Amino acid sequence: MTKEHELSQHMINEQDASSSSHGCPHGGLKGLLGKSLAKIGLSKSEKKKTDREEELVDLAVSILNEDGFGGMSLEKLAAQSRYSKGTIYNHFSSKEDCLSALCIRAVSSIMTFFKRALEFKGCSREKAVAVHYAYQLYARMQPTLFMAVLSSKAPGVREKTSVERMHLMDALEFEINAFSDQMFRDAIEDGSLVLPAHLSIETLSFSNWAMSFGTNALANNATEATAVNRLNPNTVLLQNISILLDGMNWQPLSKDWNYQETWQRVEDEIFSDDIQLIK
Amino acid sequence: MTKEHELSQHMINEQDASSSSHGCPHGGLKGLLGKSLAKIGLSKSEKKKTDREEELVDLAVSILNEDGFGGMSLEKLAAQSRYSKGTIYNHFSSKEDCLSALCIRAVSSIMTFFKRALEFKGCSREKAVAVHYAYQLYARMQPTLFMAVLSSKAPGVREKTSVERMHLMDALEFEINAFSDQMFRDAIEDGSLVLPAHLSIETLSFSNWAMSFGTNALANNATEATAVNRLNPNTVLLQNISILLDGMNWQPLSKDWNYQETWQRVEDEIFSDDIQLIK
DNA sequence: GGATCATTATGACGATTCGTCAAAAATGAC
DNA sequence: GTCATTTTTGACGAATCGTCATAATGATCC
Repeated sequence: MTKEHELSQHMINEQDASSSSHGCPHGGLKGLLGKSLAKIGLSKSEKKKTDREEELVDLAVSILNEDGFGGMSLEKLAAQSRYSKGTIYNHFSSKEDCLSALCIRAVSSIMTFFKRALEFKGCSREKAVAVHYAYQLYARMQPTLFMAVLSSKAPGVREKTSVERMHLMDALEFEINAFSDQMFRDAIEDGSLVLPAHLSIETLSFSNWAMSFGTNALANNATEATAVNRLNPNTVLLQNISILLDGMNWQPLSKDWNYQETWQRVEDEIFSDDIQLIK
Repeated sequence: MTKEHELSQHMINEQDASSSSHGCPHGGLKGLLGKSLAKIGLSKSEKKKTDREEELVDLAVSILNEDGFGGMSLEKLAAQSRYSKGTIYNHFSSKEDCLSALCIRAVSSIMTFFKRALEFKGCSREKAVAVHYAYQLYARMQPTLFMAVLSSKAPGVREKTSVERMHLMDALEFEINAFSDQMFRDAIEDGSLVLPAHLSIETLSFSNWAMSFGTNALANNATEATAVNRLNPNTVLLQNISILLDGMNWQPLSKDWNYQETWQRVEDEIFSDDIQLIK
């Protein structure tokens, strides 16, 4: 519990480079708007609306982290923001729509993490390990948002989400899929992975995703009685992934390479800043 | 203690008879109770309460399936049952407590499925495949309940769950873990699996669970845009599991054995009745 | 049977949230 | 400054939450 609180505190700060530009700009912007944006044209009010939407999502994230899933309400969001309920409902057609917005925020952040992970210098399987590290890191930094991605796909939520937001979500998901597929395509290209008989790239890509998701989801929800906490939470994902990638015969196999060291290097070389935040 | 045992037993048994025993029994029961239970002693009111709790969980399940997750309310449960709100709150201390009760029902059913699967005649890895089949079958038959198990572990839910129910849930989870571990212990015993270096039974057992959970969770929430529906939903779990178990070097490897056939045999020989129900 | 006490069931209640909408305020065009 | 359009507001009705005083039921003893 306390652990989670600590986490959520940091997360809000961490959330995005984009959100860091929040508190201040509104005063200054008003002055600028008349001059600079008038030239650009109609986008003045559009820009204003987008800014506010970000502000609201930021706030919603903090409410979600503090009051948990059921505690989030647009009523509360309105009360804590500078706007009234009507305005809130101008942005989010429903509570579920707002949840979807949070989900989009989450997936975007994950995508950013993934791209950073890909910059790790190493062989293709090491890069894959780096991406898993990124996924796990995000799951630890934003446990609630991480799970929100899943719940936002429940039928009840999807039905009440605005069509535009759904398109946006679908596009993001498509992007993540493409990213994952590409990892495997690269590995096949450089010869370290040979497509097993009867299996497609899509299958490998999905199994890879499923393992990572399942491990993180269960590890996040670990309780005293759970199987998870018999294990070392810091290494469990790497172990699971190693078994899986070995099963694909992705070279070098875990018996021939110290991926534990790779894991550590990813942490040190790519995500050291974020790790500091958690502690 | 005894109360808990009674409860879990009832749930497991009840699940099979399920909703078929619904409309009629209560008129008859009242007549019997006075005679048969008076002899047993004090348990009369206890029995009555347990029966009603089952009735209520049944009803809650049907509401959950119909109105989805957010649509479930104790208010609605009261309205649709023969009891008033106060009585409902006598059984469930909160909405979350009721959700936990549903979760317990779900896990009990899953455990029953697992035990049935274990009766499949085959080598140890085939039995593991059978258990995964059972898990996937349950996820397909009860998608909402399947996901409810996860959501019931969210901190916000756990906090509002009565302690007795939490104990019951923890015990069930422990049982499932033990079951899973035993599968791997058996495989090691019969020589088809050799514990890989640096890995424990717990690790293997958990990775196995994580893969199955992740695959089912993602497959259940599959949407048009998801990676999942590029794949065949009927075989995707088997494929994922095959890669993983190959990675453990669990004999016979998938290249040396037609597990697709095993999968089909499990369906035909163990779960043909349930498959009929789905169609 | 009837009186007394304990347990359980009931639904009214205040608080909170949902989503809507007519009226007020702000903005922009001329 | 005036008028038209857009945005913001908060009051509103409906639904749900969880509580609690009161009513109903049942057990026990005479």
